[in-house]
Amino acid sequence: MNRRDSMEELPEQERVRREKMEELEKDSIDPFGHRFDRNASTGQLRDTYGEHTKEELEDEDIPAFRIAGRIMTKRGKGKAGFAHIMDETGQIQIYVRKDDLSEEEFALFLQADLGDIVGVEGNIMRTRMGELTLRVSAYTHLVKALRPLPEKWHGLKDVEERYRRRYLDLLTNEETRETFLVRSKTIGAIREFMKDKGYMEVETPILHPVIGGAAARPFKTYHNTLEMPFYLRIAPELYLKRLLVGGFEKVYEIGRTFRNEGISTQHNPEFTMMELYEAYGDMETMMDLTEDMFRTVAKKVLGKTTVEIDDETVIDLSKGFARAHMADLVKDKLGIDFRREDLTYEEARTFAEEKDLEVPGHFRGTGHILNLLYEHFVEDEIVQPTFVYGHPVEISPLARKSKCDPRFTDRFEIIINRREYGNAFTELNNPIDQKERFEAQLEERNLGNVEANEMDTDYIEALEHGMPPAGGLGVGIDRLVMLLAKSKSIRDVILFPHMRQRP
RNA sequence: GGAGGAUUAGCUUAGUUGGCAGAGCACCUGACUCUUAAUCAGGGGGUCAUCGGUUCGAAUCCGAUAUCCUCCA
Repeated sequence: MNRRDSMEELPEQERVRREKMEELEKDSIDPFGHRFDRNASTGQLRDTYGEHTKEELEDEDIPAFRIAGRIMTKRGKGKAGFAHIMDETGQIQIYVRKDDLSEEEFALFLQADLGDIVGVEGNIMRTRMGELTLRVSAYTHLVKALRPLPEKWHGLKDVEERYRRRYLDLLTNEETRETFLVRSKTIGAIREFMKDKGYMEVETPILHPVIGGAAARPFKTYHNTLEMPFYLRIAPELYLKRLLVGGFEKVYEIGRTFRNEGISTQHNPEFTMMELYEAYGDMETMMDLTEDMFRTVAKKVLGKTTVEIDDETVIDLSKGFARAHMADLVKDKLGIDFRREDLTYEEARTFAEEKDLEVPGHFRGTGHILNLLYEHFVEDEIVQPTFVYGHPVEISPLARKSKCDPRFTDRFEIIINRREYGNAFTELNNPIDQKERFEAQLEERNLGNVEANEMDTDYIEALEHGMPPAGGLGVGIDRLVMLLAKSKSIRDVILFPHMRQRP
């Protein structure tokens, strides 16, 4: 198929734009041009001259400015015209007059389409209607857009297209740009906070030979030269704690983590999490740190410590977060006391089944049932920031047992607006106990729990060298961004969320 | 995995009871040197997601498939 044949199959608008591209080439203008040295951004012009009056801007001492950007609107007026040029900082109007430009330059402007990228030089002015405008004295074509932009008024609305072609979403929807600005600021604020607290940022492997550190199904991959399978990490935990053994005392990592599970408004197969570990700390150290971090980050990103989710819900991060034992919450809600010494597994299971809950085959302890009841009946009702602590040992293979009752651990989850944002505990540093926990996990795996940890003998060996007592915390960064950006779906805070390949 | 919903031009969308597929933006031609969702006059652009069925006749009714969204496990 030659070029002309393929041209004829294109939609009219794309054909026209390709013809314009060829016109540019004929005039020796590169349709996909080169470097353009700017001396201002549209944002700088607004910041500097946004308050100036029409008369003040007529001052001849104000220099000419060179800006570049994409044409977003265009209004021809015969021998003159207006357009809005968008760069990263926003838009500004340009005013193009035939008698200010060479014939070639003005022809270029007339031929320009929405979406083209141009560079212009001119003087700042205010129009009769009062809009800050650059009156163009030099016009350069930079890049021809071969496809039209989405609708200028409504932008790109189709949800699927917004995710698949995020660049168009960013180009036409201001809220999308805002969301990802919030994301960037959030991660920046966290790093700043961690630095202030004396933590060191580290990077540990993403390819793991053994699965562990969380309850999740992994992605599998293969290294050719080593001739061995790897998992994409489901958590960096076990490597970070090796660093405590190695003598680093306050470490954290922010990075991509992968879980081979369902996709939903709360789950993307790859997501960003932060984990931190502090030697000589414990669960309560982590509670204080979590509170401090969430409050500090919100303040820095939003300028305040409240988040208005909707008309009825305002999350308040300024007050001390509530702290409640999981068993107490379940007892208050359902009447069953999991702290009772004589509570049997049979009794607990029957209780859950009477509540119409399905009890999986790998459940063996009352703790499994407690967690099931908690997740099903309690978690959904917690709105204001709350540390739910005392998770049962069965579901906490890496957390230290509580001194007062070894059926529970010194572990908490931070719940805000019915969702888990973080998970922390006093780290288990007893290698003997840790080995038993891994063995219990293997047993669960044999009973059908595909999310169970594997035995990590290398990690046990590290613990045998002595890991200082420590507190550790993991925070879901995407969810934190969702909270601060008030996004309902995780896909709205991930630039390119995973989707099925288009047929 | 289950339930419900969506899919019409590049984009945003209307389409009644089954009876010629419409509009706005964008695009093309013409007019217009302070417009701003520019305006005015004219024009082009559709495999109504795909496949099959019912029917004299299907964007519309039925079935399957695909993709996305929401909720549930």
